[in-house]
Amino acid sequence: MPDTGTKTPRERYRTQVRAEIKERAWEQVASAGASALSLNAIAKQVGMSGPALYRYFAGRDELITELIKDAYQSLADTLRAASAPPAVPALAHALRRWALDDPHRYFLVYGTPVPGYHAPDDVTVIASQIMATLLDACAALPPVLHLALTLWTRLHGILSLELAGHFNGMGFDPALLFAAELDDLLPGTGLSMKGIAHSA
Amino acid sequence: MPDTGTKTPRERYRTQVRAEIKERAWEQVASAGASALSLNAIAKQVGMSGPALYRYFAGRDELITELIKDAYQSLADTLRAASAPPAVPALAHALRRWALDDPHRYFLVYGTPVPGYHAPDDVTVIASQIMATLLDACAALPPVLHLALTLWTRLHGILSLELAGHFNGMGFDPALLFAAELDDLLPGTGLSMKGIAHSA
DNA sequence: TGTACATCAGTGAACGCGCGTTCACTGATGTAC
DNA sequence: TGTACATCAGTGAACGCGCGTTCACTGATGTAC
Repeated sequence: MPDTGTKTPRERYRTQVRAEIKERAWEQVASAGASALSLNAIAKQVGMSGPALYRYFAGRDELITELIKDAYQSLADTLRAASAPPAVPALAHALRRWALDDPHRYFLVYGTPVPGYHAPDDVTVIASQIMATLLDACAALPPVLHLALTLWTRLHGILSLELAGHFNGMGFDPALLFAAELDDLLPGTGLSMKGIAHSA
Repeated sequence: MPDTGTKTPRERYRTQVRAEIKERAWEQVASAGASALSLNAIAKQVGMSGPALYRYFAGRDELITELIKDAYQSLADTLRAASAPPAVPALAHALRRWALDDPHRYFLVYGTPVPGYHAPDDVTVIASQIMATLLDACAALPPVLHLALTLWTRLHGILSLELAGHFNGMGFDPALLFAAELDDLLPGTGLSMKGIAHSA
């Protein structure tokens, strides 16, 4: 009967290995996308052989689900932290920073949906948390819902095209486009410049 | 020495089979995405066995490249046709219609980039044709480049989120959001309503 | 403290699968005389 | 018109690959007395 609060050495080891597996999984996602994620390859990197992973994850699907959930949660936390107190420009630049930090992680959340994959309920819950943060940030400016939605779609439009490389060779700085959209949404507040300074 | 203009029966047959292969390939892309495209499965659907496909395509990569090129070309043609004479709302609604008609085709062009895949030059050429059409449509309204870019990113933002199902269960019509963005970009022209009527 | 047992992380072999691709070959279609 | 040859679409077997996953097993770590 172990102390529920204290962790046994085995439990600590377990969570540590689990974390390392996920870390290697992220590296694979970052370099080749989620669909190329291979259990055997991960196992090799972690230094153990294939079947051992099944001590830590029920299978490939559970691992991917875990990554997606982590990505959502990370985004939700990042936005909430950046937007406390609620502030649209800070939120927007936190979003951009988060996207640029790891493009594949962004695509895991907002990219082309994986065929045949259905998000579990947890993810839906977190997704609405993100939306709630968005709404909070826009709360000062009516009509709230429409503004929040517009903010979301406009920023995503730029980010997804930027991350996918569709602006390459077009001779302009995507950051300026991003800033211009923010300015357009919040005319005259001057807040967007503050946001840019933040991200520099 | 065959007439260069007239096609021999064999040539006609060849192009016909090639077309059918591509058709089946599109069905696969539409149902499971590009990364799930399988030569053997296509061959089975066409009614011949795997290796036979190599009479028509050098390999899987060439087939995918062909599909991507076709998608780009189809979009370029659609936009050019819709925007003659140049008109932003018509172009926008043609884009939306084209996207909704076949979401996976849209994702093939603007979705998460396929890891390790590099677009051939042809595609880059067509991509700039699309951009040119966009610029034409915006030509009447300075500053042209910025408006065209903004149009592009805003519409893509809505479309990609809509197609990926991120608006599901949020209780509003994406078409209205789309129309609102158009209205915002072209204030007071009243043209966007015309565009909506077009797409209805 | 030491001994007996239970737990569980990790291994290695194996299964079945579908993939892209090659190769030697058959058989039908087209061409030349 | 018929005969001899060339072209080429399509087949079936095979190769090698890596995948996810299962299974019986070893060996170390932890627990109970």
